Amino acid sequence: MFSGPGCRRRFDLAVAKESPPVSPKSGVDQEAEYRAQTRLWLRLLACTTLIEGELRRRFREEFDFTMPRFDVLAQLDREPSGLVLGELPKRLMVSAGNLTPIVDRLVEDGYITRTPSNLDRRVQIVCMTVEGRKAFRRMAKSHGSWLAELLAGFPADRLEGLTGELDELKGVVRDAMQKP
Amino acid sequence: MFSGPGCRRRFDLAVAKESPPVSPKSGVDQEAEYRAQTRLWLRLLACTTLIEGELRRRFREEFDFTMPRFDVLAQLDREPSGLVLGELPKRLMVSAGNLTPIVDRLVEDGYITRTPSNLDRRVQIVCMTVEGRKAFRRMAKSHGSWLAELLAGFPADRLEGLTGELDELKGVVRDAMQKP
DNA sequence: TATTGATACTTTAGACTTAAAATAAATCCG
DNA sequence: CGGATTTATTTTAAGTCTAAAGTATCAATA
Repeated sequence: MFSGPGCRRRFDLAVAKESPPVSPKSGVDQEAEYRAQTRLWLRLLACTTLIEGELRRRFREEFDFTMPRFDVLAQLDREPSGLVLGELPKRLMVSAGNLTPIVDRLVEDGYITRTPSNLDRRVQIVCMTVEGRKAFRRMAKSHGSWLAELLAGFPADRLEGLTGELDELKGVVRDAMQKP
Repeated sequence: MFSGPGCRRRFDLAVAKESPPVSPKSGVDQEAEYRAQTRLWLRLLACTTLIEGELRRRFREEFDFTMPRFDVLAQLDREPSGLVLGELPKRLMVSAGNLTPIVDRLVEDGYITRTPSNLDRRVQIVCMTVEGRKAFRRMAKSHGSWLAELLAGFPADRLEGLTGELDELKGVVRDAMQKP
């Protein structure tokens, strides 16, 4: 019927009070934990949505560029000898099909090159051009200062602590997804 | 040329080592803070991307439903008397134009109703139907248990602390965006 | 009352996403 | 060697998403 894939959702904010899930733990404790988990997820999403939206807006206004395009360049910037195309979807956590038109466009615009491998004609190597690298550096500088501006109010001595917690969270979620 | 709006991007992962931004603070300290801020942002994005992707996948598989649709229902579920349409984009942090087709389809599918206000014919009131409410409750239950499953490995006694930090972060970013 | 301006939505154009199907090239194996 | 399977990428279909322009409708006022 409807559904289908797509989206990328910057949505889902504020689900709040749902009924508690059927669960193993006793009663009240589990319900409280459940609510705490939901709140965490909603905060996480709200923070990301907020920052991402602002960064995207500035990318567009200042450079007439998009974040996905920037992200591809960011990956290639640290690979002077280029990258196998198939590496990109993994690193950027997006689907492969998604990348095709983005890479197409970056090639068209002269930021990167795409050359088939001699050893395996299925494989393609993407590599940043000199101009691409120049453009990327310019944008990365701004990207960094925008981020610094947005996060300036957060105590510097707690940045690492929070990052560590999120790292742990990421690991926990990844493990949970691996299991079944 | 290109750019344009759109996306919603779940991208931007791993920017890592850029050159430091020109900034007021001294040298080394600022550079370190800058890197810490970037790392925080990338972790935030990675966590959100990971969880969101999994939730979306399950919504699709289990209910043939999408998160944006679910989010609209979630908002309406707590407003028994309905909601002014214009409230939705604000609460969900999305653009108004985006909501039009989503609401259209929810109406079409019988989950919600949309009725023009008698007092002001520009305004529309959206309200969940009985069936919509039933469907939402069922999905919300699963949504909650999926989240619980994904976050189960994170210590329960630190959930609130992390949520609080993210709350603070959100406030900081919002303030920074307000200023100029 | 007729103009002006502000609101509340909708439409349009352009980009990004994903899942699933399709293509093409390489590898395995009988 | 030749068919079957795997792997790398592209294509397709369906949905978000945003910004900007367009359409009503209301409100204020000259």
